[in-house]
Amino acid sequence: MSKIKTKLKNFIQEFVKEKYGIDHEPIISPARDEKFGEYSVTSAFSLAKELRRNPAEIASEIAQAVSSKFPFEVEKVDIVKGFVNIYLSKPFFQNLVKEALSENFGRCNAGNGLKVNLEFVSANPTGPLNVVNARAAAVGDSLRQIMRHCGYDAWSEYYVNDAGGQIRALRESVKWRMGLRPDLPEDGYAGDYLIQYAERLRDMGITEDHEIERHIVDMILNDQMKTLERFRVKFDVITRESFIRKSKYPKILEEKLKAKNLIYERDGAIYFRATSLGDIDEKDRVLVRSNGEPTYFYFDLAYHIYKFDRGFQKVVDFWGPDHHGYVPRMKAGLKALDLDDERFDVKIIQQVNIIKDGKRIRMSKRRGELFTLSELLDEVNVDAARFFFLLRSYSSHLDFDIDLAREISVKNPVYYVQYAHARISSIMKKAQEKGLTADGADLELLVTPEERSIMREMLFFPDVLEDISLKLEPHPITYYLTGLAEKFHNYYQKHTVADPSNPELSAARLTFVQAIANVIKIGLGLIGVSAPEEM
RNA sequence: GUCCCCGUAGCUCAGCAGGAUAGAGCGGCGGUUUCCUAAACCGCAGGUCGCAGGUUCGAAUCCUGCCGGGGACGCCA
Repeated sequence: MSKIKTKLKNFIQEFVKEKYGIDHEPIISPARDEKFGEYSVTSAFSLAKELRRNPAEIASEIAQAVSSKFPFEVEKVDIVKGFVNIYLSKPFFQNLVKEALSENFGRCNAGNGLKVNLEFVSANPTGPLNVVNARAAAVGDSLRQIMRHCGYDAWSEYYVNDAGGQIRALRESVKWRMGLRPDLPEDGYAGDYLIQYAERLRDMGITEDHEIERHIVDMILNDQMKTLERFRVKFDVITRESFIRKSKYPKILEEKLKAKNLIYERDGAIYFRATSLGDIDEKDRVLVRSNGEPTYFYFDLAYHIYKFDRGFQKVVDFWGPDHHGYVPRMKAGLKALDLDDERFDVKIIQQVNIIKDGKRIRMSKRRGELFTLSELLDEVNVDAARFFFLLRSYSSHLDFDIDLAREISVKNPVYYVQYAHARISSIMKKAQEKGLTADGADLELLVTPEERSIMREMLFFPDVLEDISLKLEPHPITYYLTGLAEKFHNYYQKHTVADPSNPELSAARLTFVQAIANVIKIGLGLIGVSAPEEM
């Protein structure tokens, strides 16, 4: 949150407490229109009810208090129909432009160092990454960076399910591709991608089951990581299920559940008594099958104990749409371990439909029908793909039209934003050629409505980032950047920045556009998109 | 049957921690360049926010029901 917004909020809260004796959380939002100033406060409405007084009177009292408290920052405070509208001052904005020149612009301590674990992608090591994985990667990685910018200690984590039935199925499938068995097993993976791995395994002379398993998983995981790197996504931590299985955590889990009387045996299997938790709509789930083999759920719970054991105060999992039915189970399990919603959260990344040649492709790894992340990156550049995935909320289904993506080069709004940055770089270069410099700029010369409007937009940058961290939804940043770029393009059209006949004004404007470029660069950087000097 | 997501402009979607006149991109129509990048800018047209109730000073936003579309519901992972 911007410093001024924090100050305003804290002050109003204290003021209300002192004056009216009411605990009240003020809602301070960007004014919907420039003519209403920068920030609007709606406190008068809610207080009017409690105090049984006219909202206009209360608004006026708040307004007066605010304007006398912040003589430097606040130019005036207006009251319109009960809204308290705060207009910030010129000196304040001049100061803001200076701050916006720093690479730390937008940083704040909203997260207060909270240690957060973000687990995303976590694709099974049974094949290449698909487009939902790509979406999750774009979302998770951007969140990690934005949250760090907002003072969270955010870590990204990738979980590798390198054990269990699916790995057996993978091994048997690759053996079929190696010619070591006559047919593809029923639950096998039919995708062509296994052919190249089979060849490599054959060349390595590997035939033993255990060795095949180990190598195929490593090869696929390695390729996944390479693709993710190409997508500019790196993980802080990679955890393997096989590690969890061998660790102390399954035992710890068992003991904890036993101590709470939350497990029982039926038909030779061991169940988790989810129904006893009451408020979660969930049935009892198997932890250990009657054949003695623990379920995925069992190790997943153990894995989450491990996460919290590493000191994370909040753990967020981003899962694909096929896992949504699994959410209540995990929530119930973690609640049983006293880890409720405040500390453990699951977000579902909704499906991505690939449209190719005008029709939808149904994707199934097992059937071998895929559209992979690396194929996507062969067709669309990384900047465009990263930006594209953040153009809409991940909670909504996304139609990704490959044919459109191919020709998206000019239409994709990412270029619109990048172009603003490139244009500014060009201005700076040209200015230098003309002997103009930003040195010793007098920012008081920035008086046009367009300049004011852009400064106002800069003001909201930290607010947008904080909101993203809070809601764990990164897509508003693309809308923010597009809006800022739009305002710049408009400004560019109307006003000359580098004008040799007016070096003083040019210095001020050069400083100003540099600040704009910097905000764009920071914003794009946070979502893994480059800010080119030229286009 | 139970659960999840979606329904806002011709199309794809923002907005949904309730606030003031509902926005963007694309598409359509019409303009702008001897001038710092036209990958740009400006203007116009286009909406009963799926429907019906409810809560509220105030509802696209919250609640209930219904309709329509997509998806998930294993001793798979």
